[in-house]
Amino acid sequence: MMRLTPKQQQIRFRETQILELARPMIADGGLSALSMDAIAHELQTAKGTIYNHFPNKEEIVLALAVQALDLRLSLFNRAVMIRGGSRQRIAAIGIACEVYVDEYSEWFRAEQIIRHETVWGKTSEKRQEILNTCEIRCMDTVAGVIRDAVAAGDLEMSAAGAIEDICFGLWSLVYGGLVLEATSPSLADVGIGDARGAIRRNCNALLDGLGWRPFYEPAAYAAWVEQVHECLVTHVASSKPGVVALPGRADATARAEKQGGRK
Amino acid sequence: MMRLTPKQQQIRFRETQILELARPMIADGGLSALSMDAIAHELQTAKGTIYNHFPNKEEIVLALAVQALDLRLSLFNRAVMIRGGSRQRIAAIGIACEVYVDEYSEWFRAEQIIRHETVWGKTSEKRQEILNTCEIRCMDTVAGVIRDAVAAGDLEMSAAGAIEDICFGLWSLVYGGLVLEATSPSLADVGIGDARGAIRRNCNALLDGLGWRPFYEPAAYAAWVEQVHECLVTHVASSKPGVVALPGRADATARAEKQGGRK
DNA sequence: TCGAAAAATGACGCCTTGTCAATTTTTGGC
DNA sequence: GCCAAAAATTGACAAGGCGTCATTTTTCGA
Repeated sequence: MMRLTPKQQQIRFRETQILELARPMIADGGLSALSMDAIAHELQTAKGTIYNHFPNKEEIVLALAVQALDLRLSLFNRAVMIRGGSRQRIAAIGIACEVYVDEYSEWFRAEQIIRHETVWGKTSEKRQEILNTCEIRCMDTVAGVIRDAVAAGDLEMSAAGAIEDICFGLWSLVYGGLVLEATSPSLADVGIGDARGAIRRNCNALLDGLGWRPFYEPAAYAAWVEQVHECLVTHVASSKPGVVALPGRADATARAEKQGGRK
Repeated sequence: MMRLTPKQQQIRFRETQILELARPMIADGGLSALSMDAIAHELQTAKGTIYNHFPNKEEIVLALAVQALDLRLSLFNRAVMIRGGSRQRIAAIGIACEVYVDEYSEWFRAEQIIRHETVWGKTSEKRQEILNTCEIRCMDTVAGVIRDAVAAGDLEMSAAGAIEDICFGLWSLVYGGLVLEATSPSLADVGIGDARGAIRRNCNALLDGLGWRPFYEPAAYAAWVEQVHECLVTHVASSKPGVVALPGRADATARAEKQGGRK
């Protein structure tokens, strides 16, 4: 493998900087709050340079969404590694979703925004496929737990529907619940005080309804949530995403030089 | 109530025209595709006149979202009026959601878009409250069916959680599923061919898991879907929303029927 | 060291939204 | 029917954003 020249390192580093600057903009203002001019200004570079990295704003959102799915997948994989029965392992994935939304809320926003024909349609197929691959891998992780449950005899697949059906159901319930929690103007007004608790209880009811044993037991479940939550939050703290190491001091000098050399 | 002068009628009519023009724009391009200039041009008026009706683009989306919830509520109310057991009636609401998304997809988009802090934050409190009221009424319709089920002995409320919990669970599952169906780049790639069917099966599993009797029976359920679907589609065809008659007198009856509480 | 290739630049064209002073239309009292 | 006040309309304008591209600067391999 080729070593990176200083220039290439600089370019790579700038790419992470662009994404880091764009992330909060998108998170609290949507696509329209992502200003290419602002990023260029912040990075003390010309706008054209930013367009050298990403052909348009949408592509930046997609790049962030790919990061998002990577982070989620990492949490999923960690969650299913925790020792426990099949029912506990599927619950762990649900908890991973919660941790994901809480700890990586800015990435979650990017993931939501990329889900729009308008945005999606302006992005490159190349990166689209990367995202799809990530999504499939997330699904596969969930599907693996379901298959294990069937193999262990905790779940029968007769009338319940295909494995993908169950994945989709859990996905819908959790995703829908979290989106509603995050975006519904007045959940409290309609009587939902504890959205997270409601999502968890409903997930368990769904699993019960599918005949996934052992059935829901609040006390044992609460203890498991506690345990998994702690484990995952620790995992998050240790992985520190987005903070990419500086490419060494070469960058500082280059920057200082550039300051003087501007027209 | 005061009679409207011709001028006032003209203004009111223009308001419906603005919304009708805005609806498809928003539906297939999001907020950024809603062009005030285009609307003004299409209506052959000056842009300032449009701003006389709505202080900004976001307010137009909110107005459409209010229409959306009105339409949904109308479908919900129709659905629960169909004679049947509690389990059938709750299923009817689910079917109403499907019909809503299919028949009023443009409104559904507006409803999704208003769910963003950026958009919501720029709208007037007055209209926000109207929307909240509509949302609460929708929830109340669902909650009513649940209460009926408890009263009829089809459902026990012990460990299952509060009525609002169940509402929220169904809402999340259906909303999440429909949003994923509408916006997930490649559901087929992850193995979900029939999203609608998956949503239905999962809803039934959830209800089973809550202990809501009688339990899921595919054949009987399929027949019920057929029946309710037909009834609701007929209802949609007869109510012809969005096509507001010219401010003549013919409109009065339709409007009186549909308007529960505007102003 | 040199010349070709890669990267950076920033002014430019074209688009948007929302404002506001000036103008036209409507209304209501007589 | 008439007129003044109020309401509605108008469209030029300011502010700002995206994406382009001809030109300039930098990098890199031979």
